[in-house]
Amino acid sequence: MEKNISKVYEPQNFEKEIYAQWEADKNFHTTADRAGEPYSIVIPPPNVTGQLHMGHALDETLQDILIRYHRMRGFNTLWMPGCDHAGIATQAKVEESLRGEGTNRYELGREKFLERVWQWKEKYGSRIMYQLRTLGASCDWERERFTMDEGCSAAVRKVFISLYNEGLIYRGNRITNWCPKCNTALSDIEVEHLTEQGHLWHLRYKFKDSDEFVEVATTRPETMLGDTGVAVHPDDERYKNLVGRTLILPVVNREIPLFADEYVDKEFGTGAVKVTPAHDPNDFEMGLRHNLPQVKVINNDGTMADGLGKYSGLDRYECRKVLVEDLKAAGVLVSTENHEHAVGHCSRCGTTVEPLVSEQWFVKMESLAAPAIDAVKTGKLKFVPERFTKIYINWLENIRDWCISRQLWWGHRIPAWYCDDCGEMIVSEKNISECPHCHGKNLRQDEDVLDTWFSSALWPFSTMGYPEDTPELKKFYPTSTLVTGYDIIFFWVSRMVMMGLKFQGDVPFRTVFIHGLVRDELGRKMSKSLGNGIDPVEVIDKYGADSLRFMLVTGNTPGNDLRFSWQRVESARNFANKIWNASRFLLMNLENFDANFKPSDEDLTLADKWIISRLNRTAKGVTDNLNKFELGEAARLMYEFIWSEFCDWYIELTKARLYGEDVKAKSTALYVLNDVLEKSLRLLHPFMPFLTEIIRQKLPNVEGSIMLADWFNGGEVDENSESEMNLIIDVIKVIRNLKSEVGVEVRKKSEVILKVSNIDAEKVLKSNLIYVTELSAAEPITFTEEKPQHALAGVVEGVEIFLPLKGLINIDKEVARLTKELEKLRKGISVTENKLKNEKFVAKAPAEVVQSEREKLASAQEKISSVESRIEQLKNL
RNA sequence: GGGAUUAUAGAUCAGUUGGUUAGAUCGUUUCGUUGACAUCGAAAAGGGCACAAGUUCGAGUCUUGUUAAUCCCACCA
Repeated sequence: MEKNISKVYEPQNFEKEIYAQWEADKNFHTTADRAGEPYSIVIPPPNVTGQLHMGHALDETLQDILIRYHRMRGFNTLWMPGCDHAGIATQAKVEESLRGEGTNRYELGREKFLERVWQWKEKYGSRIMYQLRTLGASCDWERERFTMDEGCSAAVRKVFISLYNEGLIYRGNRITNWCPKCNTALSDIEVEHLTEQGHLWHLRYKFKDSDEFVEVATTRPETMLGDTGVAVHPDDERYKNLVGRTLILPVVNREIPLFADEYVDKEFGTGAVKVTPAHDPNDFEMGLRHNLPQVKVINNDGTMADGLGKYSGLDRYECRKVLVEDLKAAGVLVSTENHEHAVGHCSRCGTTVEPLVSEQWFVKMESLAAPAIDAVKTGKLKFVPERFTKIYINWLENIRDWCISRQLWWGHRIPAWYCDDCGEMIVSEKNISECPHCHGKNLRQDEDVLDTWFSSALWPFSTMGYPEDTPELKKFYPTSTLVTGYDIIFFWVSRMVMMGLKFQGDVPFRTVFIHGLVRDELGRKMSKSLGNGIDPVEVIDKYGADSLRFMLVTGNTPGNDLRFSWQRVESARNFANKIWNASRFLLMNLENFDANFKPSDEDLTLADKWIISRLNRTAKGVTDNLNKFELGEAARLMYEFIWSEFCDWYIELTKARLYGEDVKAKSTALYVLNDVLEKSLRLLHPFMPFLTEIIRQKLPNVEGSIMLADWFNGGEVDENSESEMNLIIDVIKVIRNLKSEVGVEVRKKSEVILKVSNIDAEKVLKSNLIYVTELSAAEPITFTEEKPQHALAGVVEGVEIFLPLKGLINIDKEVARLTKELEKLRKGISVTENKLKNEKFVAKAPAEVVQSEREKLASAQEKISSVESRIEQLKNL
């Protein structure tokens, strides 16, 4: 490989190549056979519906950071990749494409249709996996799984059968949420409740045997066709005497009872509720309690049922319009008022959900939820950030049975058969062709498939070989961390926990690391309908995967949403470019470097010791933050260290040695430059894998991929060198500052006079004067006991700095400038002064805090008096 | 109806366990291009952390309340 690198950072030129290198050696990704403590993550399987979106990019980046970090630390890492078959979503996509061809799934038939979906899956599944590689995801590609592959399907069957045999799965004719457009049942959490402006229609239902009537209020007048009763509260005085009498349902002229039920709210509407057991969940319950018939008046496709005269066949909303007119004309409708209420919509297509009675399969949740609650309460499972614990527990504590059957074709078919000969239902793990009861051959398998989330719930162990007892399960279950968005805590996280506990006897993961949504630049959710989605692949093409990753991880805290920003992508790219060029600088200077050279401690200069100490401190901070899942903070520390310390200061500080004649000094500088850069690359690798890999491979004495290099935990911090170097840096800054304030170019050589009042400071300065000269063009530098008169003045702790600039000094202006400076200093210490004046503070605050405040005050006071005396001096000129 | 989150420079956001003069990025102003980098360097202006009360020697950080925005949950027709 070439030793030098191009002048411009162009990630497009090497990211693909680097990934190919990694993939060629499978050990880079698959470290599952390594020794060491296991660390595993299962990917939240992206839907095979299409392509990776920005949310995936975030999710995958966070996982890759954790995996790469742990891999470097020597963990036995496993990152399980794969896709989800995504029942409704994928089926809808394929149906859409069929529509484009002028056909539909019914014309094709089930078998042919499924073939089409599998073709789709092959195409898009591999595309998604390709996109993951583009992002740099170091998944274990040999283990890639799919929720409908053989193993996962076997797991689904096994789990279904055991839950069924235990009585936790049952089939029932119950009211469920139905989407007329998707033409399938939905679970409760697939229904989104949106507040809508509607009406409350007041209707009069006449008694059978008198001209009296009861007034009911409804938001859905069309359902009155299916009314089989009217309910009032048992304690409602208005109706007490009327309960038990018979009413005549208008339009249909059906006799229906007026009855009492606790459910009714006396305060709402008229206190009397029309009851439609077939089309309202509450009415359904009341219907069961009072033995009311269920009259289905709305079909599965949202049209009105047969037998309703002119209303039959109308769409439910069309019917509403017509019926309201008719009721008005008949004098049944007495009033209409505006009414705001929550209406359920299909989370997939947005259609208003219709509660319908149908035969569906359910999972009894209560006994499954209890251990899942317990796992969190006892700390077996932790959420990061913690606040999601409450949301999770609250949901589980109020859980309702889970409707798992879907009237779709794409998915795991329910393993139940109906015998047309004897009428028995057989639930079986293996496919059957003969009825075990009557030996009849007329068996029909249940047409329905399972909710997608049923198989997703098993993902952490189905991907590891369940129902077989595999080494993977032993080693990697429970997985270490689950990384996912807060939007699927109910859909996925909680169900995995329940199933994991049930079928593996342990939680599926120790920690759930929750992140937020990626929003667009205006803070809106990225969505297809808004067309504001940004394709991560586009960002990668333009700026490189490292930049995208860095942008996604910085400025973001666990659990919070984050805004996509091109500016921040650019700033990440600039950072990458900075590293690139710093490396290029080193490589250029490294040409005649003796790779075997190793400096002794005495060879190290103050700058060397300083940067090594800063690196050690940074490494510790990065490691701590990664362990706490504060990935953004860890990335920020690297950004600051590399840019503001290594590049801005250290590289500049080495230049005198690099361009000088002293070979040993030069070698020492190169050695430290190289060492610090190499360690920094390792620390940065989880965040920017490509850049760090390609650069590190060009450094001397480096073997193998950075992926498998040891993590750098950081060494000793050298407080002394840090504070000494800080003094130098402060002096340089003051000189630059003074020059800048009078409009003198920083690089223009100027005389500088130092008056040092502190003997240690003097020592430090005198032995490191070269740095000041180099970085502030201060030449010559002289030391003095007397303050020079015609000079700008500045001060740092223990040192007064004078910049004699003939002709450029305007005494009045300088006095004004210093006065301003003085005010600033005074303002700065007033807080400290007050603190120390406060007896309680001195008495109660920790001694070290008091001590540091005292030191702060002393040093500030020293600065103040030096500025004061300078002002006096100038005034007396 | 219940719950959560957010409110910090012109914009977008960090600020972990309460303790130096509250930070970054972008933008703005001034200066600077012959040797790592204009995808750059030097310098500067700009906020006192939504509001109020409280706890504390000390609060952006903890407590309570208020306001605003966003989101989740919820079977009042």
